[in-house]
Amino acid sequence: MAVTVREVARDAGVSQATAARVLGQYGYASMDARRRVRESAARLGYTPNGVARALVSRSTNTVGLVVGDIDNPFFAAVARGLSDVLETEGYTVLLANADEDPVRERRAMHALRSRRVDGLVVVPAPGATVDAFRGGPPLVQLDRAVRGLDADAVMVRNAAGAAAAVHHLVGLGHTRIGMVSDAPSISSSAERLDGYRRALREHGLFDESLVSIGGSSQAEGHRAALALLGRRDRPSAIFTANNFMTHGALLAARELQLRIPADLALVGFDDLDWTTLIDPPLTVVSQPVAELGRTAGERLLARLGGEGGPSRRIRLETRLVVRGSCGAVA
Amino acid sequence: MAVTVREVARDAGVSQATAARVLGQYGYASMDARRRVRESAARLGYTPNGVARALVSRSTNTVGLVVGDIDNPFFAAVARGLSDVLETEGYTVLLANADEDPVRERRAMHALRSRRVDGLVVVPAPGATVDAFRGGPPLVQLDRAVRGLDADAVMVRNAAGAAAAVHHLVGLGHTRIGMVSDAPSISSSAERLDGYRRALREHGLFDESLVSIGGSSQAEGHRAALALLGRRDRPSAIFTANNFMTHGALLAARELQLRIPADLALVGFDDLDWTTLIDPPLTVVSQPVAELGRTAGERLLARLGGEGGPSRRIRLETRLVVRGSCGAVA
DNA sequence: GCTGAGGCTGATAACGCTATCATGTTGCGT
DNA sequence: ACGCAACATGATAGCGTTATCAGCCTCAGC
Repeated sequence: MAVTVREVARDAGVSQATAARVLGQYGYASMDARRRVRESAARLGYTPNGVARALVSRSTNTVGLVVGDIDNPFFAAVARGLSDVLETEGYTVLLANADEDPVRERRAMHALRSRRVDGLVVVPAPGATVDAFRGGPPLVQLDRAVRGLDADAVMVRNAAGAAAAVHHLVGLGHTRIGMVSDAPSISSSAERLDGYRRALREHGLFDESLVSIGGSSQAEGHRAALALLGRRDRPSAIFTANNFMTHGALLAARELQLRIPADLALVGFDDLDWTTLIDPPLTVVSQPVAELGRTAGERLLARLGGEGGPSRRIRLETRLVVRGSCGAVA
Repeated sequence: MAVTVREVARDAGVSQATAARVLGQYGYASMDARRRVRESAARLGYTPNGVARALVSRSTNTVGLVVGDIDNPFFAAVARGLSDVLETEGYTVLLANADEDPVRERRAMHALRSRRVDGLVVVPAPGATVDAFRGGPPLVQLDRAVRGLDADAVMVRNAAGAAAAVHHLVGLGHTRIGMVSDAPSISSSAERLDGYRRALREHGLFDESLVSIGGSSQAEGHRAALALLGRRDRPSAIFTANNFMTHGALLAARELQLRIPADLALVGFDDLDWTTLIDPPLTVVSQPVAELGRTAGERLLARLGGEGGPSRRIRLETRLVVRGSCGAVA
């Protein structure tokens, strides 16, 4: 593992410079030298030291990914899409969990930057501020955008997706539609909340008291859903803003013995493996998770390739997938 | 971002060596020099270049993780446990997906090794051979062990877990118990298969024709389950060997309109978020996924800390969680 | 006043690579 | 025979750290 160009050179009977030229494919080298160096390299099991190479080439071929928690299926899918795109270009992903905490996020950013990643893809933590991301390698924001941060961002049409969910429920005759939201300090949550509010206002059905705010965990979703559904005047339908909220709401509904969709219609945001496995299957606003990651990867590759110009915001489409939980289907 | 010790030194009016001593906390430096260097470093926003540091210190404070697919909740949980342990010690995780393919796994190993990770945690792909892992930094195998590879391994008691599932089903009166297994070229799958076989033999109930082998995907699990459950003489109960097989079997049962547990009792291996969300909730052999990752991290840290001695195999306990799908509970 | 021990500093050598430059060495045309 | 390309090769200068070493200054001790 510790075999260097110098050792290969000595073994092949040439100078370090010649061996380097052969292995690095540049400059001149006689056929004979080429053969001997290649042979020695193979026999000794030479593997170029990426660290040394990175030092001189000023590029580590590594990109950092900062997510809340890789154990969250949404982030896992995003990570997968991202690394698929990057790996084909020779990049490797350095992973960091920020636990939706700005402090841990800063630490993560520091760790990645000091390792001199060539680029960064970040799902900003709630409450993150611009200065945590300024000055560094090219950065792409994913799923959320930090206020005032001039960097590419890849997101879905959150407001439109939420509105689609609301319109669908209204179309089914619901007039009291609640929402279980994640913290509005997360831009995607704020947008979904906004889309929900606006859509209800269009129908003249908005009632702020039907909004329950949770945090980024299943337990929080559960708590927020219980608060909303435990009331006597509970809504007849709810829109849950992400998979934690959806999961929590399902647990709450079960505890309160609310039948879905008879007692409570439900539309969630973000599709998951198990949404077709439960009864009734969930109606959801599906977002292209893997593509979100892939697109972020492509955006980053473009910047790494030297693309200049103003920062871009890319919005991917969501899709309303109607199943049983909204009451539209038997 | 490109500020170096040299620049800090110039700014502070001292030599590079002195600035390095101050920032690196070694050797002598006058109070005055200390103050000036620290001040300059802060003002210029100096961040030590980890690449250069790694080159001389021969340690990147980075460990590689090779999994089949980070999008698989099992691997995601493992990754989370691992990075939790490693991050507190200042390590960062380089992630690589091998897609359960030995060729891609080799590529991943190469990418990680050339980046000079200090250690590796690997979930070996089916069909992986020793030579893919020999010679390199300390390595810990996770979930599976490669035949003939002398390296630490952290796994669960697969055979015992499978046997527990079987005994439970036998105890409920089942005499025809099938199994939907993943490829036996995966050691953990082979062990589960083995535990299943042995347990049934103990009861004199073993019938090889009730074993259906799939591959590492939900589609494969589905196919294998259909093959087994589509037969006229289908088993009255099945044991599914991992979450893909479980998911596939549930889909197959639904297609064949088999009620669970009335027509088909089911016990799966590995617990998941949604196992309590479906109806009936799933009875599973639960494995401590996050702890698997944490334990691997601790093992690796021990080796990185210089621990010698023969390679260790660590087996974590599984736990049979009885819910509704086996028919034991209403 | 001279010596030696600290305190403090700058110069300098790695780490393993990329890439250029100067120095040869051929072979060909004239 | 001479010159000039093109081919080959070794020496060498970084990249930004860590870490040692020699040298200088200051001051206590005799």
